[in-house]
Parts: sequence; structure tokens; C-alpha cells
Amino acid sequence: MYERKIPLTIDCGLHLTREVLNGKWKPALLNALSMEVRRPSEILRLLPEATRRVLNVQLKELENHGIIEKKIYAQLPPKVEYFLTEIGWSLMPMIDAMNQWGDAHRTFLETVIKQDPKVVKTAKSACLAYRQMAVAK
Amino acid sequence: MYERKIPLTIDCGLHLTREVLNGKWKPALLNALSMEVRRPSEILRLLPEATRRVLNVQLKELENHGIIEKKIYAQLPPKVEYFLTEIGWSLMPMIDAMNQWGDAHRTFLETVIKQDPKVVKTAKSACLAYRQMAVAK
DNA sequence: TGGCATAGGGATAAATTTATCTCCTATGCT
DNA sequence: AGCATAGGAGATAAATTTATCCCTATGCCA
Repeated sequence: MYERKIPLTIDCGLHLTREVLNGKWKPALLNALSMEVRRPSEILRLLPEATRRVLNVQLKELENHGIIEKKIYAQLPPKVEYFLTEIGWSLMPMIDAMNQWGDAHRTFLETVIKQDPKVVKTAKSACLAYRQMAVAK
Repeated sequence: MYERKIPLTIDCGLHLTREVLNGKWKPALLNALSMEVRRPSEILRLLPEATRRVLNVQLKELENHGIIEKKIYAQLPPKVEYFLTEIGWSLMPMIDAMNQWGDAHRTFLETVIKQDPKVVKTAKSACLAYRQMAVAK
């Protein structure tokens, strides 16, 4: 396994939180779990741009950080479900806020992000599924 | 300049927000600016673990994303100040929430983070300055 | 004049994170 | 057999982010 060479900065709450949420798919994963999309295969369908591998890795990290719990059912075919822990749930207000903030400023943000010379192209399509689910409720 | 090879995922608000806040020092920078620590040299003193270079780079990105504004005073020695824009200010509730969440769960988080085999050592010391300033108000 | 403070930025190396590819378990269906 | 579903994980490559180093400029002070 890869071992960090630079000490992790965990001096202030900001850095602690950053460490927990740091991962391309982590906010999306938490969002999915909060909406009861909890089986790996379902999550993958929800986030088609992510590979199974990355999701596994990031789920594992969230689990190690005590944010989610994994339940393995002794069945065949195998069945696994992930659940937010109490601490995991306490993160949701932030996740929701991020979602809302991003949506509220979408037009502006898409414009400035696309002006960035490093960003040659952007991708859309994922997350839409759960957006629709959320709307449906 | 480095040019992205993988399209940026900007489909949902979560990813847009993630893109804006993505950077080791960005939350801390926004926090500093919100507390009126706005000159590069002051910010550097506040975040001694960051190098001048990284702060410049991340400040530039925040500026490009419309989150902060840079004011250059035509003086010698040079004087520069950064300010949160209106949109930048609208991010502060999230930054504050991250700060509070991390602090509220500090004991737990430090424990699980240190159990992570990739994390050999952690660093403390920075951010303390502005924590004290915040308390002072 | 050497050293410090102010501020900025290019080039490059190193660290870290993501992506890709391969292989594994087991059951059931055609 | 061959493919699908369900879930997992090692090895390695590629992409991206951070860290390091070095150089620019002006003015002040000992």
C-alpha cells in the first residue's frame, strides 16, 4: 500500500474535514448513500463515470474514517450494502450545502471553469439519475 | 501551463463546488480572507506550512473562479490584497461548517486518521493563529 | 554593500490520486 | 462452454497536485 511521505496537516477543523471529504467521488458517494442507493452495483449505475475500482477504494477510505459502514450479507450471489454512520449523517448538511451552492451558481461557475485554459473539455451525464430521484421525493 | 487530459466532471452541484474548493489550502485561504487576513505576507505567516508558491497558485485559481479579487496597490514596496467576492462570501457558510464539524469531531477524527496505515505522521501548528484571532472576536 | 521585506512566477521534481488492466469467487442461464 | 450478475483487489500506468529551487524588482537599514 502507498504510504504518505508528507505529514498530513490536521491542525484545524478545516483540514480534518478536508481530509475526510477529499476524493473525487466521496461527496457523491455520501449523497448516494443518503438517498438509499447503497449497493455497489446501484452506486456504479448512478455514477457511470467512475470505475468500480475507484468507488471501492473511496468507499474503503470512508469506512476507515468511520463515515460509513459496510454490511456484507452471507448470500450468493453476494450482497453488500453501505450505510452512513451517525458521524456520516452529520456531514450531510455540508454535502447538501455544496450541492445547492453549486446548483445555485451553475451558470456562473460553468462559465468561469470553461474559461480556465487548463480545462479543455468538461463532462456531463452522471449524477443526473439521483438528481431526478431527489426531485421525485 | 498544464492542460487537463481528462474532462472535468461538472454535472452536479457537488462536483462544481468540489472543483472550486479543491486545493489543499483553498478552504484555509478563504477562511483567512474572511477574517481580514488579506495580504500575501500575512497569509503566509498564518499558514506557515504552505509555501509562498502554492498559496500564489491557489489564490490565482480562486481568482480565476471568481471567488476572490486581487487589488494591487501601485506602491513600493508592493502591496497586494485579496478580497472575497460576493460569490466568495456565499461559500463561507460551508467553510464555517467544515471548520466546526472538524473541530466537533476532532478527537474521533484524529484517532481514525492516525489508524490509517498510509498516514505515518501528522503535522500541527498552523491555523492556530487564526483560531486565536477568531476566538478573540 | 549585504541582508531583509514586499510580491511574482518559470522550470522541474516529487508526491499523491485516479485510471486501466487483469485476475478471482460463485451461481445460474442458454 | 460462455456469458451475466455480484463483489473484491493487486499491479502498474497516467494524470494531477504540491513542493523545491531559483531568479526578477525596489527600497530601507545597519
